[in-house]
Amino acid sequence: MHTIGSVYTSLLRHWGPQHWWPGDTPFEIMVGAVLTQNTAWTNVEKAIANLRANRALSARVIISTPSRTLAKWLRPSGYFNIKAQRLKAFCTWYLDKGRRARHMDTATLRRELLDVHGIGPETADDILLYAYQRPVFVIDAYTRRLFRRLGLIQGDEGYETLRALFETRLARRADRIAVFNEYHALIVRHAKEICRTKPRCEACCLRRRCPQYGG
DNA sequence: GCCCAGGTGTTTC
DNA sequence: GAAACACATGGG
Repeated sequence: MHTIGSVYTSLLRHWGPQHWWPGDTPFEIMVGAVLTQNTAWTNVEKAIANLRANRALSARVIISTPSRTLAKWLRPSGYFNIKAQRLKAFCTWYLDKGRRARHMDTATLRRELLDVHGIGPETADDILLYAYQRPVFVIDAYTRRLFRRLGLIQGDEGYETLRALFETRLARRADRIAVFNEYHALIVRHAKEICRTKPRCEACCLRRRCPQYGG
């Protein structure tokens, strides 16, 4: 019988610590969180490399760069026009409030992030957990599919419902920030690798459209 | 060519 | 409200 706690133990034993998020600085992690929306990470890496090559891994530079130019750099990450806007909106908030958010309580900081146009619950929680080291559990499409296939959730619950569920189940861990951090990273690692196996295993398949499990 | 990817905002019933 | 749609590149 699986539980949210036992699945974590299994994933950790199988894949080992992931030491997320890929990125050198908190700001780079935040940029990656916006760019990876519904996009393969390999494409995000190319876009971040473009920003770095143009010395644009900075909120000030991003804001002052013409949208056309910024979109050109973001091109490999897809949705480049939209993401150029979203990145600028985020950077405006970051310069205004994000740099001195250390003293802000997590609930307030989360609301602030959600008020930024283009930052939804998952992106906000990526930023909170991986850049600000706050104890929030990130729910993504992989999490829904994995735990639906394991029979632990329905899969169509609202974002906040699932976040509360995972946070409650893991609340008694000694260092829950570290656990939340590793757990989400392990889910992504598992999802990425398990579906690459050939022939594809229907029982553990985490594709969007699985013949056995559906969405 | 088809499917998929670490979502979000807008439009439409 | 929820369902459908737009946004877009690159890899398998």
